[in-house]
Amino acid sequence: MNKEEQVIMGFRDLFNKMTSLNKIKMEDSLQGYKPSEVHCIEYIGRNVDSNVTKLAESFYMTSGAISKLTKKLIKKGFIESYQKPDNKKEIYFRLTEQGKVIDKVHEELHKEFQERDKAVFEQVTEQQFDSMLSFVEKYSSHLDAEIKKLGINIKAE
Amino acid sequence: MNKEEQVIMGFRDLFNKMTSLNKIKMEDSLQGYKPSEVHCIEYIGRNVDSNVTKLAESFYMTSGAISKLTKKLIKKGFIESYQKPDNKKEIYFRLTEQGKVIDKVHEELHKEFQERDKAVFEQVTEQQFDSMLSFVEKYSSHLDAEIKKLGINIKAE
DNA sequence: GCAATTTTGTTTCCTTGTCAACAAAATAAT
DNA sequence: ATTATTTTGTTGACAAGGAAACAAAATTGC
Repeated sequence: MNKEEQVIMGFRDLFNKMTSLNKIKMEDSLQGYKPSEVHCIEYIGRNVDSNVTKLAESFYMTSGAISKLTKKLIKKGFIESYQKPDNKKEIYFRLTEQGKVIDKVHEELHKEFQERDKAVFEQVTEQQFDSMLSFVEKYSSHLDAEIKKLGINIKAE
Repeated sequence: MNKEEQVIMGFRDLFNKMTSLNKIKMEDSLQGYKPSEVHCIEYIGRNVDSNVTKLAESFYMTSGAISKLTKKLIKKGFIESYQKPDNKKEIYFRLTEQGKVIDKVHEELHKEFQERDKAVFEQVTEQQFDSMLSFVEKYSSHLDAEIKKLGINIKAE
């Protein structure tokens, strides 16, 4: 296995591991709240005028899935929808007071995770951070270009 | 947002992006074969004596899910199960000839992805590779330790 | 201004995965 | 040896997400 593969598979495995561990911790602290729900609440809390489309793009999920998820969150009273006077199509979301509480708890948990992993990051130098970040950025924009190409390809076929 | 978060979220977004792009390409080349199926075939092709338990651990999935997945792959004729003379409980999997074909096509596709992303990796120095790999390794074993702790915690409660 | 196209969101059907209960074999404890 | 525990795998009920068909509003093109 070459280094390219090692890096990719290494990070993939790392994230799978982290996700499954954090999920357990999360379900412990935020009992009854699913990771996807909390993730959605977090996004809406941080981005004004969130809507189904933006959430779907950000989460790499279909709008159908987000539509159902937000509907459930409204029913549970964590978010509420609103519209703008000049647009009768787009539907935006904001957190309710109850939603803000969840967001707060989640934020605390997030800090706890950072604290837990602090030791690992302390060993990383400034240069290493910057080189990883530049790698991610380059790779990400490379993929963006590929996705764009594909979009054109699809239409061409 | 601090650098820790930037790295984590950057990589997470990168992988989501890569996964969704590769999924589209994969469904194009390996029409009718789902990523999870191909992933499973790949693992069985690379690991002798694969069984439900090992697959579940490697994929961070439940054994129930793997049990159903492998059952489906057997039905489709891509893998077959076998047992060892001295153990009537464990069930192992190997690829059928048809499965090996899929594995081959997948491997080609994998190379195509590597070719596609070569430009990004060419800009990465040997030192950067090593520092990323050592980061992954440290983080991963740190999480392993945390998971182990949790196992003890669960039993203690 | 009006028809055609695009955007935005919802709903239905289907697949995939989790959870929990279970069975059977292997291993450990006594 | 035989009983208890653990390991391994399966199944059924259920929940989450994707795909496609759809509706309604917004935008574009003429």
